[in-house]
Amino acid sequence: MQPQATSLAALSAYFKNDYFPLTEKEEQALASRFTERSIKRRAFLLQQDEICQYASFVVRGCFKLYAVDQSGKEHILQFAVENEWVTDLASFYAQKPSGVYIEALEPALVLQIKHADLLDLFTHFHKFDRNFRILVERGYIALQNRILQSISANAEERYQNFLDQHPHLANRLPNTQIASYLGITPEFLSKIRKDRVTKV
Amino acid sequence: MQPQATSLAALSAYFKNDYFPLTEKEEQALASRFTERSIKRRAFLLQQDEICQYASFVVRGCFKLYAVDQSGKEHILQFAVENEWVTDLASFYAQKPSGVYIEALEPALVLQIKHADLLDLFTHFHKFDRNFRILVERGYIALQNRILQSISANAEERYQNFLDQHPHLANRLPNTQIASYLGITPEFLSKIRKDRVTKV
DNA sequence: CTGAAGGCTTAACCTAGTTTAAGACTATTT
DNA sequence: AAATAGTCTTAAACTAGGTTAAGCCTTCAG
Repeated sequence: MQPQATSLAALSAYFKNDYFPLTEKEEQALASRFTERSIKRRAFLLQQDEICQYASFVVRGCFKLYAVDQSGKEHILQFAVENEWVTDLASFYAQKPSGVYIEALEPALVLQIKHADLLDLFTHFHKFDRNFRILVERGYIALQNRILQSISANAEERYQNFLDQHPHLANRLPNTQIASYLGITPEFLSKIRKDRVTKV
Repeated sequence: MQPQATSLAALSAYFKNDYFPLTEKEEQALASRFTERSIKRRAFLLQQDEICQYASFVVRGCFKLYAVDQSGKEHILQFAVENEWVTDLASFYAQKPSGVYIEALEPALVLQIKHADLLDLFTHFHKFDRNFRILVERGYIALQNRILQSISANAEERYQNFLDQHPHLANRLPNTQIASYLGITPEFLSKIRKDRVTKV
């Protein structure tokens, strides 16, 4: 669907606030290449074994990106809310089948761009190469911190850290989803929460 | 030190094989901005609380990038061998104190570029913006796989996976270092290795 | 040649986190 | 309004992996 002006404004503002701001020409280039899509709760942006066709910018709502292991358990790698991107980079850039799911946790609205159109944008507008380099750099740094956490902190410390770094998400998401993100069972998260209360 | 021709040739070949190959002009731009440095075994490229001044390309040797937790334990986030980069991106890009160490596991030779010189390279030669975007994308994908592993696989599976993905490293590194990378104790790795032998 | 320092293994004991199961509570659907 | 499906908690039994400690091998500096 043709994107609404308000959605595009959100994307422009995003670049303006956090990256090299776009010229009018560059904004027009966005407008002609992004499409808008509204997603129902529990609908999928991507399912395992599909090729990730779109990079998606979240205008409204909330998504989880997760993998399912042999025993059928979900493992959440990333949440994405307003003004964040949610894409399986491995599948998107190589255009090969994905190993993950991207699912809406709330009714959502996204702006999407196809892989070929993004490459086209990179080719014609130097600034996008640069802005996306920085964007991925920041993602890389965030991931590295997450690995460090998962290796060196116990469950309670990881939970505390999650609360510190994503206070808004802690209220917005059910504990089952947070537990999956932290790599523990909901039952054990429940115990941690209980122990914290009686401790403090 | 002024880089040797052979080191620069390794860096050029690296871009040629895996990225958009460089023109002669771009290669010259590298030559004037990279410096060569040889590192003794157990010497540090970076220590905690220092600012990561250089992005380092490994010409020869092997490094570990690790963090130390409150109880003094090392947690290895990354190994880097020939034709790989080793840099604390968080510290390097933000030019703020690092939370990690980078230490040589073998006598090593690296090519280094300062943050300002790299930005300069990005500004004057579009191709570096692009090549480094792709480089970080690939690093991002590798990290995401690692997180997935650490969340959803048990120690034995992680070890098997390490052997599959880094067969050369498995012979090159002591098991203590591999254990630290896998997030387990050397004793437990020893047990896994024993169980695998008797199992097969 | 010798001693010190790593590195690898084994084994007994310990603990963080899982599993299973059950009950209460809250949303969503019909 | 009832039915259904998800959510949160508690608790007992269990398991993956950690800790401590000891013994043996190799390497390398003096």
